[in-house]
Parts: sequence; structure tokens; C-alpha cells
Amino acid sequence: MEYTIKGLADLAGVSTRTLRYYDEIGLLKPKRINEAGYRIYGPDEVDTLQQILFYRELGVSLDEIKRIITDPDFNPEQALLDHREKLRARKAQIELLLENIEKTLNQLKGGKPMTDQEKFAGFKKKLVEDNEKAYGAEARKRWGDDAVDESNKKLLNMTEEQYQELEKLTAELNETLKKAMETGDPASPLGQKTAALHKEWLTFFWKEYSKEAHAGLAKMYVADERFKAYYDKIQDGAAEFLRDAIHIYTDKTNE
Amino acid sequence: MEYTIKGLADLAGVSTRTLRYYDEIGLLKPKRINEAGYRIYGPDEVDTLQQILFYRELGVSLDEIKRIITDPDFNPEQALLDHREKLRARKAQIELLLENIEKTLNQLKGGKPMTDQEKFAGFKKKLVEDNEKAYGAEARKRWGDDAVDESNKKLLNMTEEQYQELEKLTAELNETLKKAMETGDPASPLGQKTAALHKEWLTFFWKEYSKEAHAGLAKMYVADERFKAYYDKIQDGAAEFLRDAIHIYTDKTNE
DNA sequence: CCTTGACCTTTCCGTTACGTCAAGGTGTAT
DNA sequence: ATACACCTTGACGTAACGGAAAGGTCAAGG
Repeated sequence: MEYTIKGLADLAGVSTRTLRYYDEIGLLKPKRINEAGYRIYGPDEVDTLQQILFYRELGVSLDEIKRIITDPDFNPEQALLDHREKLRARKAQIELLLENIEKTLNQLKGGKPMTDQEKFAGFKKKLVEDNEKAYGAEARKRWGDDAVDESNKKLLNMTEEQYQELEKLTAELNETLKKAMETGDPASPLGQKTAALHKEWLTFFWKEYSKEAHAGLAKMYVADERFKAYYDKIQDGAAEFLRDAIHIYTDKTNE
Repeated sequence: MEYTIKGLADLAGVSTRTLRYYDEIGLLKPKRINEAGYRIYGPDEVDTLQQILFYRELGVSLDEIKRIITDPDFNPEQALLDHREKLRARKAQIELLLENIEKTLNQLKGGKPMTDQEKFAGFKKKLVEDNEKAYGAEARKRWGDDAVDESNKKLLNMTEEQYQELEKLTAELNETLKKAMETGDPASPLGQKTAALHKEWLTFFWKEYSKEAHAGLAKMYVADERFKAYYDKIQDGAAEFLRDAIHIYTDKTNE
């Protein structure tokens, strides 16, 4: 099937100006030009336009799209799989915004107030994209740790200030844990200060604190390899020490 | 809570440049300017920015947003309800695109081929918006029948050509129906031609044709007030006549 | 006290992805 | 033969910022 410029434009729901522009920048050249100078598009161009629109829909710049689809290694199937992932992420974002609306409506009707943070949940589209790019170890090499940390911070929806406070608290926690381990006793004042700091640290991530959950997390610190490795890097046996300290801490405040 | 420009920017996930621009165009003025000339934002500005971002997310121009939120009749709750509707529509559009991807992937793997129309299903975002605006009888007054017809055509995902063919066919069907009714006999050649034309007309909307479904639709034409009114406007009793003609037609080709 | 470094200001030019004329050629249905 | 709906190439306009220049402000640390 062959199309004139308006035929293809109507088919795809874009303007003829758009198709001429795509021709101009070399993104989508017509299959041929007829005697009268008209642009004639064929089946291949139809499929390419479909791919272009998928990328455009996802906010990729035309320049980038051109780079991608003219790449000799371009794999249409993989591209579609990528699109699917992105679209699912976008769907999730919309669901976040819908939740946000429900909360805001609730607040308007005299329900519980929202924090300023919550008011902007779901809007950080670009940041989510950045995170996607930054995902994985390879990203750290390509953009450096700073970029990845930046992205994480944004994902956590924190202000600069809060993030710095978290960093400080993390450092203090690790420092105190190290010192406490020198005493060798999880029940010692330093050991218990570590547990208290850990509770404070947790409030950055948890909406509500409960002793049970805290104690449960402590157990997991030893059971889960990833957590264990993180704490053992500070000092060998740190995960176990922290677990014990937390258990004593949560038991103590229980009575 | 008060924020400096970067504080609010970080909170909302926008750039400071964006906030300065919003100030410049009068969309979001800071609560006050301090002695040093710094922009200081308060709680009201936080809430306004949230509303702005909702509208922006939905593709409303900043000019339009300004008009909306400075309107003395502006109702924040109604606005949120509107946002919710739009977001749900967008979610539906994404689901359409996801279906499109599945189909395209299936075709790549040697599954059944897609029509060129299908390849662009889900992309007509602007057209869907237009349709939303054009929805309801009031819209016909405001934009005229042409605009609404245009929108309908696009929604049906037809090319200009196909649409013209449909219009022609519709006219021919109505014409033939009128003439056939003069004979008074649904079984007459003209009556049967009407039924045949109706079948052809149906293929514009149905993916697959079956005599049973066709006969069923004919019954509905009489039972459903809306359909009955449409055909009776052509001539009184037209719905019944067409139903009978179709029943004879589908019975005949049955044997 | 003085210097850093992260903030803040205004001004101005650049960019992307087209929309919108303008001025003219083409194709075909009546 | 004349509409009328197509097509062409310029060329200018636009929205919503990004980014750089040139400079003022402020809290923290040596």
C-alpha cells in the first residue's frame, strides 16, 4: 500500500507538516518522489513511523530517535519490549498521581492533612527516567556515583536538607556502631545508643514505627545476605551485634 | 512552612528556572520578596504549584492554566475531579498502546498481520482530547457539526477516503430504504438490496460478519428507542421494514 | 576576619517540534 | 473550464523553558 503525505498523516494521526519536518531532518524519508514532486510513502515507512511514534510518545527527542532507528544494530523487537516496559512504568506513575488526587480530595473534605512532600508525589517523571538510565552497576561507571546518589535522593522524594540530615545520621550510626562493638556488649550504653540511632534512621523510610517491626528487621539483617554484607563491611559481625542491640532495645522499652 | 526558590524546586521536582519563569509570566508569584531580593514561597504557593503541575501533566498550556486558576469561580475540588477523569482517560490510552505493542510483537513472530489502521491505534491522543471537548450536544453549537464529525471520523480511525466512502454508502442505504418502502414489501428486490447494503455498511464497524448477529441487530433496531428514532426519521415504520428485510435476507442466504 | 561555596538575582540568547501563512503547481470530478 | 482538494518550498512564529554571563548574599570553617 502506498500513501501520499495526507494519506499517511490521516492514518497515523499526525499533521502533514510533521511528516515534512521528519523528511527535512532525515528522520523519515519518503520511499520515492513522483514526477510532480509529491512524497510517496510505502509499507516500510508506515512501520518506521509507528516505531517513531512509540518513541515520541515516551518523550524521546527526535534526534535521539533518529540515532536509535538508524543504528545498524537496531532491533525492532527489543525496541517494542523496551516500549512496553516504559509504558508500564508510565502507567504506574499515573496510578501514583491518582492516589495523590484521592489523598488531596480527602484532605479537602477535612480528612488528614498531607505533608508538602506528599503533595508532589507522582510528579517526578523526569527523575524516574533518570533513575531508569542510572539503574545497574554499569550506570555508576558511566555517570559516576554522584549522579546515582542524586537520583536516589530524588526518588526518595527528599529535599536537599533532609538528605543531608540522613547522610549525617547514617555516618553517626556507623560510627557509633563501630565504637559500641569495641565494648563487645550490645546491652552497653553505646550499644543501646546505636539501636536508638537506628530507630531514628528508620523513620526516614518508615511511615510508622513499631518495636515488633524493628525487631523483625534486625533479624533480617542477619538472615539476608545483602544486608549482612553491608553491615559486615563496617566491621565483621556487625550485623549480629546490631541485631542483638536492637532486640535488647525493643525488649527494654516494652515494659 | 516557607521555602526559598531551590527549596520549593527540590520539593516539587522542577527547576529553579521553571519557578522564575512562572513568576515572570505571572502564573505563580512568590508570597514575598525578602530584603536581599530572594523569592520566598508560602503554603498557599505550595498548593497552587501542585494544582499547576496537575494541569501541566495533562498537557494544558501555561496560559490556559493561568486563566483557570485565577478565575474567581475556580473550584479546587472540581478541578481535582476533572484531573482524575483525564488521568483515567490517559491510563486507558496507555492500555491501548500496550495492546498495540502486543499485537505488533505477535505479528513480528509470524502471527497474524495487522492492518495499517491497527498499527496506529492508541496514538491519537490529541484527537481523543478534541473528542472530549466536543462531547455532548452543547459542543455542536460551539464548534459546529463539522468539527464533531471530524472528531468522530478520527475516533473511528478512518482515513479521509474511507470516511467519504462510508458517507456515500450511508446516503445510498437511506435512499434505497426509502424507495424500497414504496413497494411495501421487504422481500422485494429493492427490499433485499437494502438489506445487502446494510450488511456492507456494517462491515465498516464490525470486524467479522455473521448472519446471526446481523439478524440480532435488526431486532434491536426496533426494540431500542434510539435506533428506532433514527430510522423512523427517514420514514415512519422504517425500522420495522428494515428489520423484516434483514430477517428475510439472512434467512435466505442461510440455505 | 576572611574566604569558600552554595545559594540568590537579572538579562539574554538558544532550542525543540512543530503551527501557520504565503505563493504557487497538480489532479480530477463535474 | 472551472472548482476544489490536494501537493510543493520557503520563511517566520511559538511555547516552555535550558544555559551561560555577570554579579549580589549568607552561613560555616580555618
